[in-house]
Amino acid sequence: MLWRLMFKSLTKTTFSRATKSLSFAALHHSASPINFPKASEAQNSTPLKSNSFTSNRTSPKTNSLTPRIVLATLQDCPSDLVSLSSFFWFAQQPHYFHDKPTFRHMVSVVSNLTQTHGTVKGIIEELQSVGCVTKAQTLLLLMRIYWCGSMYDMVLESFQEMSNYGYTPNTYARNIVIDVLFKIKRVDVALNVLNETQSPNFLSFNIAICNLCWLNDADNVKRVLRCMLMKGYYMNPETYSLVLSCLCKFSRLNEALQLLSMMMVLGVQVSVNVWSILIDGFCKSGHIEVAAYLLEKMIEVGSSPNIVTCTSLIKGFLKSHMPGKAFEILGILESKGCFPDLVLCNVLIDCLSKMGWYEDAFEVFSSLRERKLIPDVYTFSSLVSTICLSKQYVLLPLLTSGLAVQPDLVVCNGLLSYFCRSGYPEGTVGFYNDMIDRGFLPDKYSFASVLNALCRLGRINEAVNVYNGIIRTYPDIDAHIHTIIISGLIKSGSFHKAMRFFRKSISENLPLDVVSYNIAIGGLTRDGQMKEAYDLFTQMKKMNVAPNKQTYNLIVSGFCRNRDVKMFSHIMQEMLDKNIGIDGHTQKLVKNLLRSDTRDPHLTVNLLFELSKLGLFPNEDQLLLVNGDDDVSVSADFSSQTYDKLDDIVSVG
DNA sequence: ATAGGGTTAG
Repeated sequence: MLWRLMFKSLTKTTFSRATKSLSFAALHHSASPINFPKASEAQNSTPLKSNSFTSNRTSPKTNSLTPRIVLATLQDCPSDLVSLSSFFWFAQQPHYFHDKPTFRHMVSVVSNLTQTHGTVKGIIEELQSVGCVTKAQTLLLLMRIYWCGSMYDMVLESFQEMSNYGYTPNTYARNIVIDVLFKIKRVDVALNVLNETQSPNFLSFNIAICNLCWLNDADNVKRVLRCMLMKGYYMNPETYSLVLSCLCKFSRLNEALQLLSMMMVLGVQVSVNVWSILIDGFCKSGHIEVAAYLLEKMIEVGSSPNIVTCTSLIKGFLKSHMPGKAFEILGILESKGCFPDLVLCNVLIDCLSKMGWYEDAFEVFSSLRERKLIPDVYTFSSLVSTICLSKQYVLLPLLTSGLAVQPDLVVCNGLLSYFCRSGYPEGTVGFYNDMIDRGFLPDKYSFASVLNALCRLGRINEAVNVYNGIIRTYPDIDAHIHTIIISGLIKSGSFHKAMRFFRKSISENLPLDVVSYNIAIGGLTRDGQMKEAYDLFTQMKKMNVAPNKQTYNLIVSGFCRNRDVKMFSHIMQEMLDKNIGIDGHTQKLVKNLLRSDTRDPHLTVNLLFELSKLGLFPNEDQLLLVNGDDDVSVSADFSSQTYDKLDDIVSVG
């Protein structure tokens, strides 16, 4: 109902009134702490008004301590210092361990204290002045608070203070330092600390392995793994999963397979989730055949694929244009009495629509109700994308009426793009402002849409201003954003400005990709500036941006239009070498040049000659047959018609 | 109960 309201009318006032009822507001409260009962309300409350708790007082009944009472008490402390010393006191109670929310609360307490007192030593002295005795445990807890708050320099400082106070940091403290050193990318130092740790435990290795996986440092992962095994720590199934998923995440699939072999050789039970991780890894990198092979192997060793395994495979087969296989797996799944869950339905909606099977995607969406599945943000985003791809924009309010999904940033981004694509860029700008008002932190997707909308509205200067603001604030923005501005400038007729902008982007080493270059090259070729276009083409290769089919076709058709047979032939040779075909538009241009009634018969002969040197042979139906892509094919011989045509042309010449 | 599988931009 909320969404129906939203799309009923899109005038500014109704729009914002409608979105207010979207309960966006609730979204911002979801992260706030729930109101816990205060310690004073709880039975056997722990008296903490004074800081004399280190003295011999009546021991409170600690079995009544619960994290929520502790947190409430800490939140209630009159000062940060009291809060911190209370936190230490609680930690000393037998069998009591602080939970994550409490640590998170202490992060703000301790960062205040750090601001006030400057150093860890300063805080310790302050604690001592109120009677809190410094122990190794105190410093370790401080380390853990800083660690929890990602205040890495302070973690290291606390660690240093441990030694200064004459304590020998235990393995736990060293593990934290190892993690922090990895997080600040001091890999060698981290590995040294690990090596010098007297009695490393399972976690020491686990932390190192996990971080190294994140840093894509598989060589060191192997080194640490070997070290771990030598120290007598056998990896547990979780560690195998961890390493495998890290390897798969970075597409190091051969190593993942090696690890699988190792597991099998060592007789480690290969769990369904390990198989799922591997299968998903191969699906994601497009090696569906290996994924299918793994599925066979898995079944062979007596493991049964579950819905997760199947979801990866179904997605993989659909993305590899093998719907038959995908539905086969879906059928097997259903025959086992296992029916699609929400994730699988979301995958189906997404994949089917990307294949152009919009009706089927909509049907999956409609089937959710009878499956008793409640659509979520993924469903919504996929559905918006389906509607955009199918260009059936009117369906959005129809399909989503009564759908009460709490929008997240991705949903909002989907809608931003929906407004623009459906021909309502004003909606994008309005919705964007509304999002910001409601506290959403826009990301690169949001920026992309709003810049695109401003360009389409002809508000190009505004777009450039917003763009400049974005790149000032977010230095690591990707190619999409730059491309939108370049394209916007070209489309608005500011061709030279666009080119200045593009060259400036190159000189500033901004991350331009093949699409950015294609937009610029397209602008230049349409303007007849083939020399400049070719320069950019050379430049992109120098910058290691591989030209794609579109780039080659832009260049080759540009030379064709400029009647530059030599360059045309040169590029065509390159395309043949790379097995890149020419598109319909280029074919048409070549066809025109090959017409016998051309005004320049010599050019035509030249072109035919060049084409024949390349092994390309025109015939009547399809004037150009090229080795390579689907829109062109190979011909081994000159057709007789070609000779006739050549005769015609020569005789005319 | 949990992992493992899902969405958005030029």
